[in-house]
Amino acid sequence: MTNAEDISRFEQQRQEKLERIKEFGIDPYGGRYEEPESAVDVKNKFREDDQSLRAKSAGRIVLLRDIGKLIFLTLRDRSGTIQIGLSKKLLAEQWDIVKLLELGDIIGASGQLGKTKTGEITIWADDITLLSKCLLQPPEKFHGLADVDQRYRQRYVDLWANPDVMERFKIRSAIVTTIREFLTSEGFFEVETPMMQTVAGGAAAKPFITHHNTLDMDLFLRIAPELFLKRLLVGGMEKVFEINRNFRNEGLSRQHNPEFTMLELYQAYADYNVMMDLTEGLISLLVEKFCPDPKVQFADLTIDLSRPWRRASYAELLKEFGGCDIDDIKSIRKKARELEINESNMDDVIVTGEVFEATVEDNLIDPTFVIDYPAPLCPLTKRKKDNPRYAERFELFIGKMELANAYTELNDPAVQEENFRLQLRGQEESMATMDKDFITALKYGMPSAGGLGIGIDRLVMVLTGAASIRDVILFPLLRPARD
RNA sequence: GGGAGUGUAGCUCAGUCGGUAGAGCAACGGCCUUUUAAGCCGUAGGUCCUGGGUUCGAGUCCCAGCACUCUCACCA
Repeated sequence: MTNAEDISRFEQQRQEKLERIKEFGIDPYGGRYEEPESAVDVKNKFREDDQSLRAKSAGRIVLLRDIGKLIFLTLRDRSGTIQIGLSKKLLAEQWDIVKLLELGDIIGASGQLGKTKTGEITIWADDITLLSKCLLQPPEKFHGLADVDQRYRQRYVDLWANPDVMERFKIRSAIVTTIREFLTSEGFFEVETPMMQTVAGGAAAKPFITHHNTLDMDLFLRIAPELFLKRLLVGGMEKVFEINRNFRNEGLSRQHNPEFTMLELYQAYADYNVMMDLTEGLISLLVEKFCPDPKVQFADLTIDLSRPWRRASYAELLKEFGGCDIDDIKSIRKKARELEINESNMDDVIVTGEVFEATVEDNLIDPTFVIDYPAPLCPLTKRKKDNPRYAERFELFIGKMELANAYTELNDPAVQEENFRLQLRGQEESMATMDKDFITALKYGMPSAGGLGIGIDRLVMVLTGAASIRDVILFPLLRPARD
């Protein structure tokens, strides 16, 4: 790019136009342009009975129709598009410069607001300001940018070449804002906890490792904020939440990006039933606000997000879709062999988990709370009082994806320490270590609490019908492009 | 990491049986004061992802590599 030989013919042509613009004494990169109105506002203020109104817009030229002494531009800004009419009569003095405008340039235009013969609201410009010259050829106007790779690598082009992409990220932003407003109005307190941790806890996942030079120590990018947020429960923050990134050093897929955004919240004196109501209420609020129809299209699925959502126990679903009784380990192992799961070296509870994943999860299309997981799968969860083999935990599935995970938080330091020990057994080769300070915190006394985690990216996928997590993350991780 | 697919002009895509590379849009030149993916006439534009191989001859067939997509594995 920096090499003269590498500059394309198109870029050279545009560069030459830029030089000609400079010769007219015009700064091709503009500066402050005062108070442009949004395209939508301009269209809204148009009145058939008042042709004297003026309007002022700024944006990128996405379409250009040159009729000779008359040019129509379609300008795109944050709100939409507005047509600008440029006539030689009105712009006689600027006409040489007007003729140099091309697709992709960012301009400001002001003039009288009117309508064309065909009824398009148009700013008939009597003044044009070049605000930024576009030196590279924009994508094709009709099909937009379609190459998936390039769309992710050059999101800055994708966003204005494909309006539905912009729209999706606007909705994502509005979803996050709504979640914040909802939680804040419910009395939750927003915090930020460490992204760089000396012990990567709160989940079972491979962490990324980084290094602090001055302290000469390795640090982990967090895999979950859980253990820090619970420390805040100990500190007396009774309703607390964080919306932030987690990092997991694992494979990529349509549902997995190495960094992803998680909402985690904790509420003292609550339990997982309270979390279930909160989850259903919060997501339903978002559905109401952002989905025109509670029946949404997601990939090849139609999902009905209407309430109430099904609540079914782990054992019940295993029976329904796997055909196995959770207490009949022989039949579960038989089923595992049918599913070609190599069960011989697995613990009972692991085999059960595998069979559950293989038989149940693909059937969980409409929102389903899977409740009461086998306790050994839940080291941070309080067990059920009436049946300690199970833990007070649920996962919410929508569209075959795990969207949320919640439980009644374990607050007994002795049980927690024992669970950590069991979890670490046989994982000596992994990075996992005991978070002793967390045990210390629990010893000071943590109120019993409900805790909830919601994967924001996946939630946005469902609410906006995006089949891939890469479509809801502005800059998903890719290998670097070759030169 | 395994399997399948894709990679051709700036962009979106064709390219038959192996025989000198095609279209639309964009660009460049010309005409045009009410267009809507404006229109009409003309011009130019190619490392067919990269490197090998087979062949008289490869965009096309074979091998290897790279990137992306899907899928499986991994994944509380």
